[in-house]
Amino acid sequence: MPPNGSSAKLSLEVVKTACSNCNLRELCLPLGLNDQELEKLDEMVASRRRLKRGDHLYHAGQAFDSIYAIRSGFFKTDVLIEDGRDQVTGFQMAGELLGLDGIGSEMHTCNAVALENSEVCVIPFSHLEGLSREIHSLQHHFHKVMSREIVRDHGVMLLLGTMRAEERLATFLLNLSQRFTARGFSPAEFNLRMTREEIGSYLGLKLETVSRAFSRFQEDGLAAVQQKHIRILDTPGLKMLMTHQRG
Amino acid sequence: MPPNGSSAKLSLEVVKTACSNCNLRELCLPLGLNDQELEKLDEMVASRRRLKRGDHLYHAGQAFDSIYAIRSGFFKTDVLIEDGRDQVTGFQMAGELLGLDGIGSEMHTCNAVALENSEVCVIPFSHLEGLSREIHSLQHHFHKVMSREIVRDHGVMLLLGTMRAEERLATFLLNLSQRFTARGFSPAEFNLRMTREEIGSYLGLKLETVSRAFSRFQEDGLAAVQQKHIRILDTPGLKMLMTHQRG
DNA sequence: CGCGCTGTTGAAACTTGTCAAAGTTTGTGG
DNA sequence: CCACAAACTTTGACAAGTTTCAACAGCGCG
Repeated sequence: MPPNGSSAKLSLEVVKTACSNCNLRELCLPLGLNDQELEKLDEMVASRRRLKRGDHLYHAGQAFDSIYAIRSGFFKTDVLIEDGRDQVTGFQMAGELLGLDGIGSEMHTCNAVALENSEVCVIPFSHLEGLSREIHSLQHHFHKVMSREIVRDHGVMLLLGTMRAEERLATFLLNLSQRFTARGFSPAEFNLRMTREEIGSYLGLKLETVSRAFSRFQEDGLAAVQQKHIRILDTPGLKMLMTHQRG
Repeated sequence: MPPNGSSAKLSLEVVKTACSNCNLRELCLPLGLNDQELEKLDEMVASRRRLKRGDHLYHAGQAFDSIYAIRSGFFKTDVLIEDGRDQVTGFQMAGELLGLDGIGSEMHTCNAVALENSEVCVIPFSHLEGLSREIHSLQHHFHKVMSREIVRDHGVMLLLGTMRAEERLATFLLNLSQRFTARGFSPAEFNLRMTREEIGSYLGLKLETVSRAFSRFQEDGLAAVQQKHIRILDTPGLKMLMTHQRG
């Protein structure tokens, strides 16, 4: 069903995967565009790229020229520095954009890795800027997306700066749940695509601490945890934990 | 369209404070614009606003319609949540932009507070988007500024997620030093505008821990610390501390 | 079907937080 | 201009939370 490099029924494939037909358009760049504008956007999306689990979409240091919209799959981004430190800066799912970090220095500043087989739309950044000058709503929406990324990062800082291990993990699970819900999946039951170590890196914790926090949730009846399979049993309980008054 | 509300020597004031004459233009939005473009930018800057120490430039929750360029002074931004948690998300100085957080939700998502008497240029965001569609280099530069903010936030996540107290503080001091240098001030000697508690909030530490880390730097000959006055004595030493191999 | 990666659990060590007290600076009003 | 109060900073002792180290269990891939 999905597109690939094959030859024949090409136009059909194009239609199938164009923004105008993409079921993610309400989550992605096309949001708020009319039909005519959508057509222009379709032209802008230069190509698509498939990645297998473990593949890098881009590496830190690599020249920047495109941003990517996730069609399907799941990614992590991380920064790695010489001394061995490694911080996962985010997990991204369908409809979200990757590569915004590269605009500032014309070079990617983090690594983007597929955590499962995935497909992305390649959006040459100069095209996006060009089209932004024509389509006001695209321009504005793109600015909103960047701004929200900044706000999201502030939320992570709040988490890393002020929360304890279990509060962090509760926040993380609720955030995932909310994003799965927005994509039509179950709010309560899902499979984690990342390891305990990756969760820990994102949350500023060691993998053992993450594991212990999961066990604690299980004991307390907040969630059923079986390796990567999570079932949230008590959303209000997790919310209370997340916003726990300190002191 | 003219800047401040006063009447008489108005044009003189305009010249005095216009972007085209501002000595921060290489640090601020005007970067890379030619004279003609600069003139248009001058028109865009609707007004200026002076703030006394402790004044809020904006509050979380307040409607967003402008971003702000700092002409002089020093600010902090922070997010505050119901349960009492409070995270300083950044310290901003002359030439830097404030308010980018508000674009996404058309509402400010953090508080911006002047840490000393300050002055900002008010840039109505719709004007900026309009002018961005005319002036490519302004558009591109603005995108770079937003992207760099994202990259900066990733750096803070790395700090909060992986570094110990002294490493965090060393990173903080070196960052300040570098930014003061870019503004023509001494790289080695400066006054902190923020309290230990604010530094701690930014670095995810308690004020006592910050104070102890400063004392440690003093003992180790890395810096001379007298309350808010800092003199960096051993930059390489701080850098080594910052990038300390763990284990 | 076993080897390796991932996850769980325990005990000890370490870092940072908490609480408390005292010292210092700053700002204000007399 | 001094005195006093408030805000900020420093330091110590102890407690709490997280990491470290280690051992073992489970799942999945080749």
